[in-house]
Amino acid sequence: MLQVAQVEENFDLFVERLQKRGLTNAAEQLQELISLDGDRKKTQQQLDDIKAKSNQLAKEIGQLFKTGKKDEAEAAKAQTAELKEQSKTLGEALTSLQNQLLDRLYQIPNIPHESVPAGKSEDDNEVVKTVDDNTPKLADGAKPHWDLISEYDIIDFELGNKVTGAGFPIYKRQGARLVRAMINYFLDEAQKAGYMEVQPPIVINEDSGYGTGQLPDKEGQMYGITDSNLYLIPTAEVPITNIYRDVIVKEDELPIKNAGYTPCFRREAGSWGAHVRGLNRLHQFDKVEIVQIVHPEKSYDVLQEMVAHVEKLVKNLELPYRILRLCGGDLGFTSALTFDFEVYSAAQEKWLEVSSVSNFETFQANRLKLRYKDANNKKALAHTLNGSALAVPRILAALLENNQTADGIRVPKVLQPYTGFDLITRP
RNA sequence: AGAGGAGUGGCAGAGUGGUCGAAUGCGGCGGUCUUGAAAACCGUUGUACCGCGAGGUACCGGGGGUUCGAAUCCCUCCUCCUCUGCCA
Repeated sequence: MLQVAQVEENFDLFVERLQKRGLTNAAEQLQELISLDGDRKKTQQQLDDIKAKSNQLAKEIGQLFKTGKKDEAEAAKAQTAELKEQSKTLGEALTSLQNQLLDRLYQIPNIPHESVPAGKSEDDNEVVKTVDDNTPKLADGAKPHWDLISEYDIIDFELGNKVTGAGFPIYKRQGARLVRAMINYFLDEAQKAGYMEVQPPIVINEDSGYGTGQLPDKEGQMYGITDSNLYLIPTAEVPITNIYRDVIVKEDELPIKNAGYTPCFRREAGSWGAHVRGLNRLHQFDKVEIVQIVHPEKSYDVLQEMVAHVEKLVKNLELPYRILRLCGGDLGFTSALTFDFEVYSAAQEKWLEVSSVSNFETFQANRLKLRYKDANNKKALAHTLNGSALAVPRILAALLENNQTADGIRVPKVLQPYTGFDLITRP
């Protein structure tokens, strides 16, 4: 959520940056914010004055009663009625203005970083780096992962359909082992990189949804538990970052680095066709997430550090990959700068997004009221960042396709200590 | 899940309708004393919003209500503790 004071101070810059997202009416939207906030201040001032008068009067009445001047007290009481009426009216006006302001703020996305290219869709993302020396030359008759999955009997989509529904596969045999291996490998790497492992709830309340920005904008993306006002998490970012909601940390406690594994649940409403085939898009999937809370001056260095961490993972998995700088149109609502990682899935000849690493600057921290206190006890909003490290199913898809051989599917070296086998074999 | 109890400043803990943003203790910060430290003593020590400032307003788990006036009374929700039940 933007800070109105910042908007006023950097009006032209913010407008220009928001236009990179394709927000053509950015100027009007920001102007509206400022004028609403102006009204809010004015109304609050008036209300405060009325309340000051009421408080004063109430004190006097108390004194009069104490000293036995009943008649005077009753007379003074009569004066309060009008003040009360005004206070009620102004109070309602203020609440309404505050709500309008919040509504607006909730609807305006984060200001893109200066390096974000303008653009409408994923086609306009900037390819920062492509490392494709691991791209395999597949033999004729190489199969897409969904065919390999049935051939090797490692995931059962039909069973998942039966037990839950489409998009909830059941991993089994070496498939289940491989998923568990990846999770452990990713967590171990995160720990080596200095992240503290946490295992958060996978169900969150409304406040948490607002804190990281899933609510109100993306309500349709989450599964709701409507009888208790809770949601299944779409990513571990939500519970892990919300640990620090309403928290003031000491400056020397930064950076805070947490990592956690959770299943993630996404409704993916309206998804259909080839890109939901097999493991390409699921309603439930496993992911290890890394989260950092840092000093504002350090956040872009940390973003690079996190990108490097993810890059190491895909490299170690021996997958061809590329790194994209997301354009304004593809940038997430809450993010200022995002790098996506895609791995090449050689049989379906597609790049699959497996990680998204973002700097949210103060956008989340402002909603979360997540601040740090410096040596002089000055408080300021911290910066938050997170990244997938990594999402499992698409990595699995690429591994299956790229590593298929006549004898079976080769398991990358780094995972072998975790799987206990180096080849996925037919049943 | 049922019955009972409780939620107050960083922590502990008073306050049951009127100068209460809130006693007191601990902790923190500054100072005196000391070669240094401890002890002792003195002072200071919540957050947010509005205002150039003086200052004002709000906050005693959250929300709503009664009242001229609410930490204090009422309703509701949440959380914690104890007992009973259930369960991995």
